[in-house]
Amino acid sequence: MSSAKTKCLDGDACQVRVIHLDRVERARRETVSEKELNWLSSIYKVLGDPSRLKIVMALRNVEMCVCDLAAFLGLTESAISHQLRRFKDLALVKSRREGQVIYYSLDDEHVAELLNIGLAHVTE
Amino acid sequence: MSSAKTKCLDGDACQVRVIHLDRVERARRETVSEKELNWLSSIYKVLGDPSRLKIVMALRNVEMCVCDLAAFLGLTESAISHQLRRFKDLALVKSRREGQVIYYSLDDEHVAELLNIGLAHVTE
DNA sequence: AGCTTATCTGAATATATGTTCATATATTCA
DNA sequence: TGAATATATGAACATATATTCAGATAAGCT
Repeated sequence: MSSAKTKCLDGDACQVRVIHLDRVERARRETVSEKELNWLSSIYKVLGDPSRLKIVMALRNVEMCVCDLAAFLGLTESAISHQLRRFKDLALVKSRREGQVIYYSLDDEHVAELLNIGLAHVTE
Repeated sequence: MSSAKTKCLDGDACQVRVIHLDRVERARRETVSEKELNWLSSIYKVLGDPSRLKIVMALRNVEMCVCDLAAFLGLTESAISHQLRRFKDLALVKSRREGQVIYYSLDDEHVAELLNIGLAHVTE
């Protein structure tokens, strides 16, 4: 309803088509910063892989070491280690050394929430 | 504590190292099916891209058409259309035709929840 | 019917990503 | 100290993916 005709947007060459300028401007006003957007998407992304999802799902209940996870997933210990590093880089998983063994566990309440909602989605 | 020594797991050649057999078996008992795991990870994955995340964030508030979103994101309308199809394939976004214009909006309560938790994470 | 607008589709491409292999580091035990 | 165990790291490769371009549909307007 806002604008019946196609309009232009403030741009370099003004070649962008817009139908609802008000909605675009509202979206621009209400959007989070580019930085937050990238961070947030990287959190979803790290959960968006079957292997990694299986890892955090397991860590939801017990802390586990690399070779346990490797046995559980049926993957190389190296592969697990690589993936665990991605989680640690995002501060979603923490580690605890006990002799030669390093135990991994969840380090973020939000992640657990995200997983719970996902599970609710899957199990209807 | 469960087992001090490295053990083998029931496998083809029994070459898998395991430290905590009980934890691995528990994880196997409590894991969701491979099918559900793939589906769930594909939902996280589709949110795990800055452009797509920006799209659904915008759709959280208003329904928008392709060219609005293209103007908002600064991307080609084709690119937006491609991404919207991914959302539709997962039934996370629905569309409504009104003449030539097709309006897109969220079609899944769980996704909105996932986004809210993500935002809570970002905004502390 | 033609013309314009809005969206979709498929091919192409450059880039990102998951896993493996070989090797390095760190800790324990003899 | 040296051997064995647990994990980490870097290179390499095969696959996946996001975007663009060119062309195809589909609806409204004259």
